[in-house]
Amino acid sequence: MNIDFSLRKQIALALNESFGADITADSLSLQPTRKEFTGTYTFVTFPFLKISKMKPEETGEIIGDYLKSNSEIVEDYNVVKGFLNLHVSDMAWIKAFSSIVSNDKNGFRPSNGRRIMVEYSSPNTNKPLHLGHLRNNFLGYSVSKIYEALGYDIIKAQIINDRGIHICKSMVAWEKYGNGETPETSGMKGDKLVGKYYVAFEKQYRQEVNALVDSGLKMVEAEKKAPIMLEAVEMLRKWEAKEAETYALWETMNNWVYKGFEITYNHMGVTFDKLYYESDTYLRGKKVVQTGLDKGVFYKKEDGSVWIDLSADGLDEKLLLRSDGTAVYITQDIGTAIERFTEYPDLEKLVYTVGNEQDYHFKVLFLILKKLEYSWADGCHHLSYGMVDLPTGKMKSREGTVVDADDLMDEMEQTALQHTQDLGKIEGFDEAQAANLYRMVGLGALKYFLLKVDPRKGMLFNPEESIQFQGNTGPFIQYTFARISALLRRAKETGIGLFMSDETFQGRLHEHEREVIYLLTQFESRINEAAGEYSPAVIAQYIFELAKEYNKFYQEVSIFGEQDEAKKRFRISFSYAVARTIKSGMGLLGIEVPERM
RNA sequence: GGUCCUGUAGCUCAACUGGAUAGAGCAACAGCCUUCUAAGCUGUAGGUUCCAGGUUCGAAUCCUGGCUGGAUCACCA
Repeated sequence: MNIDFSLRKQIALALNESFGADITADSLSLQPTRKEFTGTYTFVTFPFLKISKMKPEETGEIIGDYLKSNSEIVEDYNVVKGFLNLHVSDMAWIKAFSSIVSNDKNGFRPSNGRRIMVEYSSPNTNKPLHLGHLRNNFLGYSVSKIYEALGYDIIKAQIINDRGIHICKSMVAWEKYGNGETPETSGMKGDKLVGKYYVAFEKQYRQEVNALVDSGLKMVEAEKKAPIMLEAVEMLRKWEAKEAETYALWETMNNWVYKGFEITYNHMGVTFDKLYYESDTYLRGKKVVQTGLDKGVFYKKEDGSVWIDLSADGLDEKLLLRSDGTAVYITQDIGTAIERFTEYPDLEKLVYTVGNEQDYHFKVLFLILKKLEYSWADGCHHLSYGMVDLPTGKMKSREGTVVDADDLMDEMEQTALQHTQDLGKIEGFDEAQAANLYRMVGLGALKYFLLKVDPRKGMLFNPEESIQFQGNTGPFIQYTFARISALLRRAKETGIGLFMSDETFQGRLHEHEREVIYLLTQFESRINEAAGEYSPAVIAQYIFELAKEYNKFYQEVSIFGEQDEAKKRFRISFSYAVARTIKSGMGLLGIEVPERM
């Protein structure tokens, strides 16, 4: 039974019968009653005064009376001005609870056969993953899980920027200074090794640029003329010409990076269903340019370059094809979007998880697709997220202020280890179990920290103090789960059975029990909301509320000390439902929960 | 300069999409472990929701104009 919906239906009936209105349940909304008033749900009557032609108080009374005498759900009500506060009966709560606890898939919908592609990560192959990638990956992965919960079939995709000047820089530096170093000979992770040469390139490049500037060249000139840069550009030219030696080196170094990335992704707990490589796609999209010209959407300048004028839409003119006939980034993106919808004709949405620095780019991209009259253009969505900054400002690879993903995850686990040992909580754990716990807790803290904030907002990461283990944190929620797990183990040992859906017991529900059941009934709609906003933060917030409310119950109400057997069984089942919801909710964030901690 | 995003307690964030006296966590202070895991719970203190107008029964939320911080506007990716 869905309390929320039943109530809205009955309120609609009340409005229609009492005031001759013509209102559907879907058009009504209920909100939780504020703490300082009694009740669970509040119906705001202000908007309906025109229909009732009465004062707010009278309108509330009439609806309240109607509900009290016609609804099994409403036990009582009170009216404060235009607010009708409804008190739900314990019986209704227990009924709602029973239907939740008996459904192990509560909150999740069965497959709907519809398909969505979520793209995330999109790394460059010239350096290791960093904190920004963590936010990106956790967001993309979580949004995938959230849509999966709604029944969608998800393709998790990664586009790997494996070609271009950046990787050529690493290649040049490796050739010059590498002495044949490999991940095997150096013992370094492949991505770290390639990153090392990227840094080496930049260092040498800066020196050369400075020297040229000192000798009188302008900065812009110097940046183009530095000898090592000329080598990188030449390397790129050779690569595009598929010159064998260069191509082989490129493949070798990229493969080192992929092996490194694989380790990092495994550690992060993210996976992909589909890999796209820029080296396969970078020439795509040129064909579309002709289509656009034919349709009159694009136009050609005298020098042969192709543009689109978006000034009527408040944007600028955008280049699509250089005068030498080569494609630019957006052309490539148009091409790959078309390709993906061709490959998966039933694709309903294509979600790009990319930082907000590319807001403009995606706005232009989607607008162009629309102007080209692709019916699926409206299904494209930019999941834009704010940058993660450090107390010292922006992360800059050149200045070495980048927080490395591997290092950060390791540090988090170290901190988890420290906390656990300080608290003396791992009696009876063997080494592997302990290590697994540190991993869960450390990563849980990190993921929760990055996901609990509205994606759109930029965030500050202070390595010293940002990640806590108390309060609104991953470990707090994991701890709540572990506590409940302990209860359930004990219940099993002592042979306490589960509460049956047709059971009742003497006495009233505890207020925290009502509050928690209320939250349990909200799970599905919160998943919906999270999906609609592409915001795992909605889920994070929800689980936190649930865990917090349950902890209040746990603190105040005894379970095994309860004399009434039916009530004891209820509380065990109740705790089970909370644990299950925590587990599946955290699963939507990509966070695991331990049975003991 | 144009466009977009952002601004809420000392700090990090909420506020169910326009609803009641704006809520949590951290930090501070005061309490609660012979009883189910104290990574917990309770309480105190902390606010001109950046500013000024407007819209209406009602605004942190919507509109206008400023201000702060950020992003972006390349024949870069």
